[in-house]
Amino acid sequence: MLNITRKVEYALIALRHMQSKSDNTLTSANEVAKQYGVPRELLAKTLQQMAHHNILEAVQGPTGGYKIVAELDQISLKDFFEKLEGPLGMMDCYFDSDCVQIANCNIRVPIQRINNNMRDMFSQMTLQEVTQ
Amino acid sequence: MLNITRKVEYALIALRHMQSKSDNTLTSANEVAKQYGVPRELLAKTLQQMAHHNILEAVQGPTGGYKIVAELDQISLKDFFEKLEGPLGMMDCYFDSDCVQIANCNIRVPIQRINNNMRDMFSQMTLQEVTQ
DNA sequence: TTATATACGATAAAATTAGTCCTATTTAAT
DNA sequence: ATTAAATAGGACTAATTTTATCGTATATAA
Ligand code: FES
Ligand code: FES
Repeated sequence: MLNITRKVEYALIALRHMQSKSDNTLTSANEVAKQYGVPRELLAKTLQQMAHHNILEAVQGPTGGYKIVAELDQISLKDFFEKLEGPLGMMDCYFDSDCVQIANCNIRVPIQRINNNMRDMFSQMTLQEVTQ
Repeated sequence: MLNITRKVEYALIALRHMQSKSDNTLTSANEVAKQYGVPRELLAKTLQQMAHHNILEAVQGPTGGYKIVAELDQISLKDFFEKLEGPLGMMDCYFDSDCVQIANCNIRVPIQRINNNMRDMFSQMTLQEVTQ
């Protein structure tokens, strides 16, 4: 319960790996996949997603790869999670709200309270703290 | 991401419902299932589980049901979640530790840090705060 | 021209979660 | 005694979500 997804896990592995290298060197999906025993395709998609969100920059062609371009201490863990996995919450009733139970539901407000606590917590942690 | 399970959701609905009633009245699974449009069987199992953990007391036979016997302000949300769903963590590597990647994994420590923050947060919230 | 990389949509497989079914037992009410 | 309504709990099925793979296109260095 309350697990992070593989996608986030692979993203963190890759970021951490990149941070341990010099700033201008590129890291390919292959390199990370091989070194950490992670599925290449899925990792690649995740890297692409991070590039799309301007956390990484992608360079195509052979000798290509990715490098970190964002200031990781400016990105909250909450934002990071949401970039990769969408809205962060313990229940979905508050985002799409097509929940049919919403009329006679007695826990919407209390759960929202937990939610806010959790979002606050992840808002206060930065990506840098995790990958450094 | 980081969603709670239906089981926990149903448990909270039931607890909240019970708290709105006088202390000695019993609440049956049927009553809650009907009122909140929740699957009876699954709810029943959840109530049984809470009874097993001495949060509720069960009374058998017709006119039977459940009532709250624990001090809800003495039960942390962390304990509650773990009673219902088992160990609370963003990755399982830290509990069973049969993870084959553990040798060349570069995010075990950082994730554990996030984990601790999350566990701390849920340790500080009580069930009472949520169901009151 | 070739090889190796990113890009990305589509699909398949696996795992988890959610829900149902069935039978047994308890016990109040008739 | 019998019935009906409740808990108890194992086994199973269905649904959903997550995870992984496949296939094809494009970019580009060698
Ligand atoms: S279950 Fe959707 S609002 Fe409570
Ligand atoms: S993936 Fe299991 S220890 Fe990192």
